[in-house]
Amino acid sequence: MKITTWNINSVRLRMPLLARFLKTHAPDVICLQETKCRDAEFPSSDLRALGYEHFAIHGQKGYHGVAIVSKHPLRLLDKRDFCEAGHARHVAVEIEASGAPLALHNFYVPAGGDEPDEAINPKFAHKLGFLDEMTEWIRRDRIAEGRAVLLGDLNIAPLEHDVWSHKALLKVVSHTPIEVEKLNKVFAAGDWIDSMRHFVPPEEKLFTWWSYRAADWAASDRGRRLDHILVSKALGGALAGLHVAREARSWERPSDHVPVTIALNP
DNA sequence: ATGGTTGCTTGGCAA
Repeated sequence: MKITTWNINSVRLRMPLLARFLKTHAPDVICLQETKCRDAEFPSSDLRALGYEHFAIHGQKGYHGVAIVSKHPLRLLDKRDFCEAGHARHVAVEIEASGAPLALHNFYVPAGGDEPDEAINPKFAHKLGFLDEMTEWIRRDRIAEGRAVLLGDLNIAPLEHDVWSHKALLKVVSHTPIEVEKLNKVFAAGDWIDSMRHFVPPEEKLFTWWSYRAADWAASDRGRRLDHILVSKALGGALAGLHVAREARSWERPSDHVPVTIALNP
């Protein structure tokens, strides 16, 4: 069972790239963020033609938007509006995986704006509040009990080697100590396994995002690991592989994020 | 220290 997360940055614009990825890697399920379209505008028929016939879509016009696209039947579990902001940033399903149901939570955590100060930047306050609410919800609703996966664009790079320069990014939104602390609380609330770091040691650089603003993203390689796949303890023994599709960053008109895939054993 | 790009839309936001 292969599960992918990808911040696609407009699913309509990027449909040819999505098709290319699905044909090459053929995950069972792909979780998208920043689809940037209403549910009725989602390219379902293109995806059906590729063998992905099952959908859970939580979209909105122009901004945000998440979706789960699958070869296998899905049962919609939830579309939560964290912080009651009216943003489409979460969708959850149950899916049959290796003979037993698995809960899959797809997140697009707020980016948080430019200024890492709650007092003057409401977007940063929203990001921190969103993370607090995630922590509380994981505990209260026992989200990580049993077979569960929490993934998506969490917009935080928690480890030193999740960014190109720890020192240079300490005051840059996505890597500030307060954000890292809040994300670590999300991790601890479910006792989640960081599946990417299960396969790649923490002293090794690991990125999933490179800014559009770099003159040559590959040469400078100033990336960050903003996308994550967390699995519950019950799935720890099933972790079988990781693939970060770095090549997708060099495709024509790419997303600034690349697909991340984990494989789970039967 | 600053500015750099992209997407959704055509005026600036959000990232």
